[in-house]
Amino acid sequence: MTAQRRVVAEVLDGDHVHLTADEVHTRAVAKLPEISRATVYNTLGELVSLGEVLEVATDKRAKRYDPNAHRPHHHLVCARCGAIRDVHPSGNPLADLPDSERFGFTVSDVEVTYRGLCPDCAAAA
Amino acid sequence: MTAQRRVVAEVLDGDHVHLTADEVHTRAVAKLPEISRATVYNTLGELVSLGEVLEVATDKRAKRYDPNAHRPHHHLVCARCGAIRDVHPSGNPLADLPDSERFGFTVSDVEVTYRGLCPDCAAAA
DNA sequence: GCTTGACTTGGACTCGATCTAAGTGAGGGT
DNA sequence: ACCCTCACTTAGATCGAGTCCAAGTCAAGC
Repeated sequence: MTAQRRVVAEVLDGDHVHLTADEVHTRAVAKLPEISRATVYNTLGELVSLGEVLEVATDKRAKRYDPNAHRPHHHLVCARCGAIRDVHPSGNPLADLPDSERFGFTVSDVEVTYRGLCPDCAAAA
Repeated sequence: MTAQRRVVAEVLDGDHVHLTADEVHTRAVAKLPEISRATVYNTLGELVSLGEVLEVATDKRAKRYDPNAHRPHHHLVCARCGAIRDVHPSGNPLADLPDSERFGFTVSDVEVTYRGLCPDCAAAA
């Protein structure tokens, strides 16, 4: 546990936090000016393989990192401004995939992304 | 409708077709050697805005283009080899998101990606 | 036969992400 | 104490996907 890793972990703390690697780097630099982008990427990669942080790809631009890895959840994304909220749908979408639609796959996981407009963007439209 | 656009449309034809822009370009070149990458991107972009083709981002690498735009469907992806199948879950995942989990958003769309192992990769594992 | 305008081309460029080679520093062994 | 080692970090190069732009092409209309 080095100072750099602690800083990255600190930046990724809280609910509904979904920062890009670059945003993580910017905030980490504020706390530890000499930290490099490569280290941020390395550390994020380790946190992901440790299962402490999830990668989410809600837009096709930069990946985002979600510290809320311990409670399964899905994402609600504003199509206009990109705001992201964690959501917990009722029911289990995995159960909605009938055997006839599994093509022999061993299905182990499901990702759901809801898209729409956040209240602010809906008001502006 | 130019020769270039016809070629791109021809390449994107069939079920369970999910090519990257680069694969589309490679196949288009086989039919029309002088077609440029920019034109492939332009044409794919137009097909997407016309609603004839869907962009899917099942991995965080290149976008893929799915000509099966007219019947709503979701995707089943092999975590090991990247194979993609179109699937049609029972039920409507949109209905599974209670109002209390919508945070005032106007939710209009939902994307579901199932992940697992395809029969071949499961056998190899 | 010219002009116009839409389409195409190729190359430069952007951006996110990864890789590499060199630098740093804390422990461990002697 | 001293040095060795090895993991970690750094800066910058590189990569890959995608976009941009200036110049080129070509067909339709005047």
